[in-house]
Amino acid sequence: MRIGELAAASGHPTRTIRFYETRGLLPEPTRSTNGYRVYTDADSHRLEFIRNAQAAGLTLTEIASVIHLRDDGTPPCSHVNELLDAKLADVQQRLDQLTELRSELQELVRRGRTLDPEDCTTNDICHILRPPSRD
Amino acid sequence: MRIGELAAASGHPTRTIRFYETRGLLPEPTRSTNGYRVYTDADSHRLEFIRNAQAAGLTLTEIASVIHLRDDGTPPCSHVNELLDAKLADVQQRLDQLTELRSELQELVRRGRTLDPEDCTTNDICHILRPPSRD
DNA sequence: GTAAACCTTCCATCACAGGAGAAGGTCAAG
DNA sequence: CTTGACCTTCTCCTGTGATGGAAGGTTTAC
Repeated sequence: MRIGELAAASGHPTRTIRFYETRGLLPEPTRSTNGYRVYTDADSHRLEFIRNAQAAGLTLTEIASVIHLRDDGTPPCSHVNELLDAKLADVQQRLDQLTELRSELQELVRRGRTLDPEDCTTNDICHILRPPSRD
Repeated sequence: MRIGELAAASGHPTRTIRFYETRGLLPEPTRSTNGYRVYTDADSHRLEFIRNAQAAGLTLTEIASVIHLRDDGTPPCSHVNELLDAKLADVQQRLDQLTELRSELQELVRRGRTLDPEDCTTNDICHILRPPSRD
């Protein structure tokens, strides 16, 4: 299978496939006599795995660490569990931050509806934006 | 007021102040005879405004657009309201996405606790990670 | 008179996941 | 024999908000 076919089969652009190779996510493929990359179904599986892992919010670096364990003969499950735990904590923290930001924004939007632009002075730049209220 | 004093007064590093100037967030200051930047209280107010706007999640580019309106003599309030509305919608969308990602991660973490690493085969890379379940 | 603390400009770098374009080699069909 | 679809490597660019360093000029304190 050449890179174009793998691209069509996996839905990843050829550029991305080469990029993954440089990042250690795909092994260096064998080459045909003319230097073209030659792929197998294993590469197709890898690309699918990478997509699943990305959907779980893992970065390419983290995915590479999982793949490298597997390539070293170690089942990466416990490492994957750690990554997922950490990622979940991370997502929860971002959720908390975003929730707080949403409250802040809602307050500012309310504020913007009540204030009169006539009262907005030069020195303020705009009187709607104020320091965040810490509740 | 020189840049170091403005930095101390505002809490922004001098580098950041110069950076803001290049981004059009601060006007080009007057210069003393030796070429040093000379600032006034208005610049101090601007930096405070910028901090407030950043706390509301506005990007520097968006903040610049507000400041430029003000500099053109237009009260930027309605523009600020639009920005806040858009930002709120944006935050809400990210919240939704993150909430979905959290569910997905929770499911994967559960899955990881039930699966046996012994059953994790090479072809899968790791059998914990699967396509997202679309509920 | 010298050292510390300032100031100036310009250029490079970080994470993140690729995208864009150049310049050229290869292969099948018409 | 040429056109078009592939393929190769190379280097730079994107957005975000700064931050770091180099190389040099100035001012203040002692």
